[in-house]
Amino acid sequence: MDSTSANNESKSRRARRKPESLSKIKSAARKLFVERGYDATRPQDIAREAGLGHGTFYLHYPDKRSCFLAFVEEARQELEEYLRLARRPDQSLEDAITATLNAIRDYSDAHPGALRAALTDASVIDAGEGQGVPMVARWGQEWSDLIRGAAAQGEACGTFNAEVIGQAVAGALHQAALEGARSQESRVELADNLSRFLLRALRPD
Amino acid sequence: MDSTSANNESKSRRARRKPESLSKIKSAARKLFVERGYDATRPQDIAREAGLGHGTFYLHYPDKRSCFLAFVEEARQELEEYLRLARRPDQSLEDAITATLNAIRDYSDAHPGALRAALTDASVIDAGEGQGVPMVARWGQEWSDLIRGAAAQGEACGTFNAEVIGQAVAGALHQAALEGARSQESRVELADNLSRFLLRALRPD
Amino acid sequence: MDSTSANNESKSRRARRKPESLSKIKSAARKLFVERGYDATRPQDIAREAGLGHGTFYLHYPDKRSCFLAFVEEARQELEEYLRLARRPDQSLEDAITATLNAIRDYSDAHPGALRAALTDASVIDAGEGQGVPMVARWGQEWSDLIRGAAAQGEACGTFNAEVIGQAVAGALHQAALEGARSQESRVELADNLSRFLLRALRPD
Amino acid sequence: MDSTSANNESKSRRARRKPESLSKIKSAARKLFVERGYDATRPQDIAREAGLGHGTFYLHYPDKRSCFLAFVEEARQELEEYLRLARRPDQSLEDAITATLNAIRDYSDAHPGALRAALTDASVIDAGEGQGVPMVARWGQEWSDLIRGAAAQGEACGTFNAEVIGQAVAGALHQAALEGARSQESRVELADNLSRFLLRALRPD
DNA sequence: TATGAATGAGCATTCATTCAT
DNA sequence: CATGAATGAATGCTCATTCAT
Repeated sequence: MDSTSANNESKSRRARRKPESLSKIKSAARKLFVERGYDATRPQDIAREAGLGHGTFYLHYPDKRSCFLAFVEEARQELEEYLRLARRPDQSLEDAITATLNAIRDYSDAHPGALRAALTDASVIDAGEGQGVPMVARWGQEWSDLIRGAAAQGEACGTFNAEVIGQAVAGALHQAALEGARSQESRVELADNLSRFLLRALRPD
Repeated sequence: MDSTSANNESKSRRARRKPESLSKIKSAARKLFVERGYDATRPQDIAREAGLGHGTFYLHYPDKRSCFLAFVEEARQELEEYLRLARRPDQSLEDAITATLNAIRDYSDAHPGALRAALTDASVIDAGEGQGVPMVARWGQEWSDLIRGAAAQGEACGTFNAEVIGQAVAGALHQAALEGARSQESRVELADNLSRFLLRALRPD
Repeated sequence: MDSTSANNESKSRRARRKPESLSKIKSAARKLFVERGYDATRPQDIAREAGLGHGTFYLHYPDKRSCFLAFVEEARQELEEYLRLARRPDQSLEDAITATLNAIRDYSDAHPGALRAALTDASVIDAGEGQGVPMVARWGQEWSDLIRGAAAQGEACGTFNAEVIGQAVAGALHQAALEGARSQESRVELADNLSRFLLRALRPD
Repeated sequence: MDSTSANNESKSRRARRKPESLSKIKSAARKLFVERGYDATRPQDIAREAGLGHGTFYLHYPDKRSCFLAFVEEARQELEEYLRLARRPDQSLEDAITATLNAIRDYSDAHPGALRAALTDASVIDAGEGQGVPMVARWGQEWSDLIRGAAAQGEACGTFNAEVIGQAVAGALHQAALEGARSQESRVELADNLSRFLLRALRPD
């Protein structure tokens, strides 16, 4: 009994240990990438911030780059979750726009700087060529789908090239949100203006 | 007489040497910053690309950073010139939009990658804080002014917050132009869609 | 039990690694600073001489300068120890002089060139201003104290300005010892002459 | 006539020109070596200080080192001249000592920092080995001669090893003068103490 | 699993010197 | 004689990564 429970305990503790140190590394990395940016953050700093030895970092990530990309992906998924929760399949275009704006703003409030860090450095990381689809462009694709769908339902003007306009919408939201945050624009003002702007542009004739 | 002119010539030839090497450095730097990005470009590479010794680099720029910022500024001014040439004071909003789209596209065609490089790395360069107003945000301010003006003339809807919408327009153009270039979208398709999109959004009720 | 001791041992062995490399770096640095001087010694050379990678150098010293200053300080303390051991509180002035001469000579024999290197480059290191009190001047101050004390005891002429004469004595010893070592003068000859010289100068009327 | 005089003039001007630029370089070098030290002074700085092009420096000196050594030699000769003027062949030892002290002090007042710069960096310049006899050691040799002479005349104690004591005297003077200048000791106090000190030490039994 | 000492490729920058003009 | 643009070897230092313990 004693031995069994001790065994279980040590086993489960050991099993939990790696994830524990991983999550410490993860949040330390996130904190520093957000605060200092990619270049100014050394694996060593991350490990120290996590209260672990330098070597431990490489137990969880093959290199610094992977760690950063994991952070970016995590941020992307978190935001996606915010968006997922805000959207309803039967939502009108207007509601979809408002919900999206709120979701982005909510996320930014909950994780200040995360979006900026992820978006800014992500493109630098694989400067040159390699590069997957940038985050904003992915949102653009989602908007393309949304717009295509809305057009099919008669909720949006059908004469647009959805690819082009999807990217435009994503760019408009991104830039307005970024500068809005910087200039301390009220979120209601922001959401109201942007949704009116987009609805006027997209509504059927 | 002869001697004087010879003197002048040799003097001016010598005097021209430094500017010549500067322009070689400049274009080599531009080429490499565009191709490889800031981090992957060493002063040494720039000098070698220019066919010069790497000490020469430091004859013209105090450090790598300055060289990059000079490139960014140059690109900014070039684009500004394209925009300046495209716009007319008495232009309708529609014409202004079309002209702007064309100017950006023309510039991108003439200097492929330059905009991307300047916009991407510029924010990384002074990672942390220093940072002046990013390029896209400046365009946003110009659009704010344009929209305010158009609203005053009754050419644009007057119920928008011009600051917010100016940034949104700049973001929409930037993102659509960027992705449009990447996906080889036809420039006519792009310009047509975007100008319709923006005009619908902005037109007076 | 076994495991505990093994644990301690391995722990302490690991812990000892850094100090071991430090002492390797230290003596390599000392060797090269003495042989080649400050300027001609690169951190890389020191590390190589120590049989270590050159990154290791910076594990122990923040920069080359610090490493050199540490060497100077070490030499100073070593010599001070030689002097401390040679002197007795109740020593006559004659004995103090002889003891000092012997201590300097012993140190120079044990660490050939160290004094010269430490004294020579030390002043160059903080060229311009920063500079603390040079080593010889510090000895001068000690001699000032010694002379003041001896004068108070009636063992030395009381009409001297102790500051001035203290510096003179230190300079005389330093220069005579330095040249004596270089010209292979017998240490007995040196000590005999200098102590007679100084005693004649200092003895009470 | 015109042509002759013009010829002469241009000839003599030309002939004078090199020495002119040489002396400009010389004093510029001296100024900077004294102010900043050897390492912190670039040939370029010297030329600029002299109001000449960089290349001109190398018209007069094969390299920076030579220029510095020329400065050191110049300072040495200047000081020697001060000493030569102060000394008389039939001078008593006491007078010789006083005269020497005054000469050193006069020189230091006339050329502040020059002695220090020449003495300090001179040893660093050929750190390692090459090195001729250092300046202080040369003075020591002169003192050896002086003392030997005085002993032969019965003016100084004859039982000293003149080599050893010559160096000691030179060291005493050098160090006392150096620190005396630093601590703003009055020159009279300095000269009085040192000459008494040395005379007591050297006087015949 | 965790550690942190050790590593060395790589970087930005300097500066004594040359040489075409 | 004078110039100063050009040079590139050399330097001090950083940091992502490895590996023995």
